[in-house]
Amino acid sequence: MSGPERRDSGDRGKSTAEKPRLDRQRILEAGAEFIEQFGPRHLTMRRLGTELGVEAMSLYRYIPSRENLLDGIVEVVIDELYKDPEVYPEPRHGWQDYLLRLAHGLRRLALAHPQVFPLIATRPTEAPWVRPPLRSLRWVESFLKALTSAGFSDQAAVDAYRAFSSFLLGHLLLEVAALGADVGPVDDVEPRPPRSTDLDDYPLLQRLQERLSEDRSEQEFEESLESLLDRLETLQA
Amino acid sequence: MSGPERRDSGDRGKSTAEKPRLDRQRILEAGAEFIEQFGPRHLTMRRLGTELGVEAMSLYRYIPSRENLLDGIVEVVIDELYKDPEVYPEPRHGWQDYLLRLAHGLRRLALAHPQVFPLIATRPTEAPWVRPPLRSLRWVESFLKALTSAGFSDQAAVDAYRAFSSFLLGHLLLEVAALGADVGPVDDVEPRPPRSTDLDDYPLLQRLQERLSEDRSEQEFEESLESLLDRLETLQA
DNA sequence: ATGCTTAGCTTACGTTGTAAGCCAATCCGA
DNA sequence: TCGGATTGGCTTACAACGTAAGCTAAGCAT
Repeated sequence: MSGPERRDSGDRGKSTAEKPRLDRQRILEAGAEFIEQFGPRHLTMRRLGTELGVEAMSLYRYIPSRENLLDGIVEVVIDELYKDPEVYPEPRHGWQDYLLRLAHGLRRLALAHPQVFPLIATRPTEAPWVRPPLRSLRWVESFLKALTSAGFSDQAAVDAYRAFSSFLLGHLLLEVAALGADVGPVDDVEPRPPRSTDLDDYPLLQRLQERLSEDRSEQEFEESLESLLDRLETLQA
Repeated sequence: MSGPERRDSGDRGKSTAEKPRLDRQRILEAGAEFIEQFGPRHLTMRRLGTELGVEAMSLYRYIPSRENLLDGIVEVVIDELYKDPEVYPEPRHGWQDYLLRLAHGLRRLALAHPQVFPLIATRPTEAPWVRPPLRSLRWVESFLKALTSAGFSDQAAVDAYRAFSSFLLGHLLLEVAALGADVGPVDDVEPRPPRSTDLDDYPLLQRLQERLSEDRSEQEFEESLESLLDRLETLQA
């Protein structure tokens, strides 16, 4: 601990100008990965630092605060929606097809990132009228364009956006929570011991416990989605 | 700061054996109130202590940890549902009436406690198959009983419970978030400056911004609820 | 050589949750 | 009446957190 050498500097030889080891994107990606592994509660600046082979304070050159870090992580993850080839940013086969693809894309996203999704769902958005989980301006614009140009009135398009948002939020949040994700973003929590609850006073729960534990997310999602689309149809011009 | 007097002890005279100043219930209620005022993020053991005129560590005689404190607060708040005279724990005028009352009761609860509701929505439940926001065993039992005795099959009742849960969760979470509640329980956040977003690239958002900012929660809630009940009707025997 | 910029490190501070132990007041059986 | 046990809140202490401030080595342009 006394020698003058600053770091063993990894690569041998001269020092092939290996550019900044850190940049915002790398940090955000590492953060997303970390959260996916350990849950948002365990993401601390120091731990993320060591994950990246760096001291905590080094992160602050690229990221102004932990809050901003979480925002960035959320952004990085939802941006994946653009890379999903099944989801078109513009409708191609009618608005129903567009909404179906969008919904399924978001569901894939949620299932691929169960620990990050609660953050997507619960972090403040960049404007009060932007609602999770479709929380990027680009997608909201895209959504509204799809509907209005399909004959929805302005009001109907807005209503549809809200109905769509709350449907997805409710369904996906519960679905990832059932996967055991830490759903409490600010204050999230450990998996929680199953606590062999005393069901003696609850005969129906006892009888239905097995059914209640079954996973029918897929069907439920499809059915609710279809029913929502049916309902939205009545809003059309 | 040297005198031997331990506390100015409030009340004059002897000290009318004013029993424990603290008890679990009192702490939980103070916690709920505190959160409603300042948001969950700002609830710390020390602050809650001073709020109660007591040192932080004193709380630990009644509450094992902060996590447990939050759980307790959630419990206290949802228990208010029992005090709502509009909501009957047993159906009285058919299952539709029961579900309507339940839904409206939960909505009133959410609107009365916008800062606590995100906790209700996102904190782990006591069994994996118990879903927020209807997260007490008693209510789940009551719900299932109402439906099965109205002719729903076991499976249909369970499906209904889930559909009902995700509907309420999505709607109410977005509604309280729009009220400016800290929706991030684990990591929640300051109100966030509206950030005068550049909408130059988003013509529709620009045109619809006013409509998007309008509050139509009431109607949306009613419409979605009705549509859900219509859908559930098809599940009946 | 000189000085500026870059990128990560060191140190330090105030705040957090909570473990451990202290101590006054009360209660209880003798 | 007493003297231990119990109760209920306090004090102290610690490790971990987010982050402000400043440092320093390396690379750059002059």
